[in-house]
Amino acid sequence: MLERRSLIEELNAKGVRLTAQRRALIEVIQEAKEHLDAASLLALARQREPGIDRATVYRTIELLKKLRLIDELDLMHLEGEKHYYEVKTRREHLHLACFRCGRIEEFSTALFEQLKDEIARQAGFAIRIARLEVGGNCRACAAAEEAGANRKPEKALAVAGH
Amino acid sequence: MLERRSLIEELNAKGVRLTAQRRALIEVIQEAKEHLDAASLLALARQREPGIDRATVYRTIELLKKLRLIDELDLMHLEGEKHYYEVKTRREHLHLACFRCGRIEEFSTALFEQLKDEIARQAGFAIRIARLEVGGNCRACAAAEEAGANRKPEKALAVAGH
DNA sequence: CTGATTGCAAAGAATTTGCACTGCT
DNA sequence: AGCAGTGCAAATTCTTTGCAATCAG
Repeated sequence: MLERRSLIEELNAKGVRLTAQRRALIEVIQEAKEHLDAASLLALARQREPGIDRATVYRTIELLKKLRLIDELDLMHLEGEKHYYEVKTRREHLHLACFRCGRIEEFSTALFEQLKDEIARQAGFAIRIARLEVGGNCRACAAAEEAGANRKPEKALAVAGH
Repeated sequence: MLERRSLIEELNAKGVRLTAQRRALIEVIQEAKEHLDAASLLALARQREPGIDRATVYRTIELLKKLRLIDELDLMHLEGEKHYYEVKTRREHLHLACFRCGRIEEFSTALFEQLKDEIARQAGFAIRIARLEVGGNCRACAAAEEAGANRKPEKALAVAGH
């Protein structure tokens, strides 16, 4: 399921009207090095297309989701309840969110595909989106926690937050 | 993860203060037949404890999440952006949300455990929460869609093309 | 041309917070 | 008795919507 074509070409092919605003947003999302939320998307798009409004950002996100060109992520809601977006081109992967340092790690494995196959086969479910998000402590933070754990009094409620 | 004890006992054991409000909320969440969001939780809890406020609902949800007694779900945000909650007692399972009929199906498989093991091992990630949510068409709706061609309104989609 | 798309401003949904009071343990 | 827990109302955060103006095809 690889998409060689850029999102712009993809949209053209689907006969979607291309405005300057959409072009700006698409470029931003395509060139992004990290996962962007709607506000960041807006800020970056404004550098290219100053007048662009947040309503347009949300409407465009909706459009791209429906066309299945981008995926929406929660990333364990490490901060607030916003959503993050990524182009659907890279190899299918899942996200590991560290509650301690906040870093997002991507992870790929054939098991994920196998799991989806099993769901489709056993439940007869036609999967359109499968989102697996994991929260916990990354390798470094797990080690750090381990070290500090000996000194810390056990606090049932010390948590996840950030 | 075996929890034979009720949430109430669990909380007592952890030395958490038990108020009438918490008791009401816990009973509601424990007896729920379907996944409840904060608003439903509030409505149901009020039947037992009329004065209860929504702030208390959210604070209690937060508490139970931190104690790892409940899980928070998005259920593909089939309607709005609210969250749903379920007690962590049942066998670990994932959720299949049908975009067409809105039904939520639960699914269990050893592959999910294997996948988590692989993540823990290969990435050295200490998993605290692993949430897998799937969206698509359930067996019945997939069949119906197949038969009825494309004349059905969908719950979350349907774009361009025509 | 003409309907799809936009900006704007305002509304909406879901959740959180500050503060004084209440009630568990 | 003391302090965690609560209700209330207001605030915040994120997202959506109505409508008139604009622009792509």
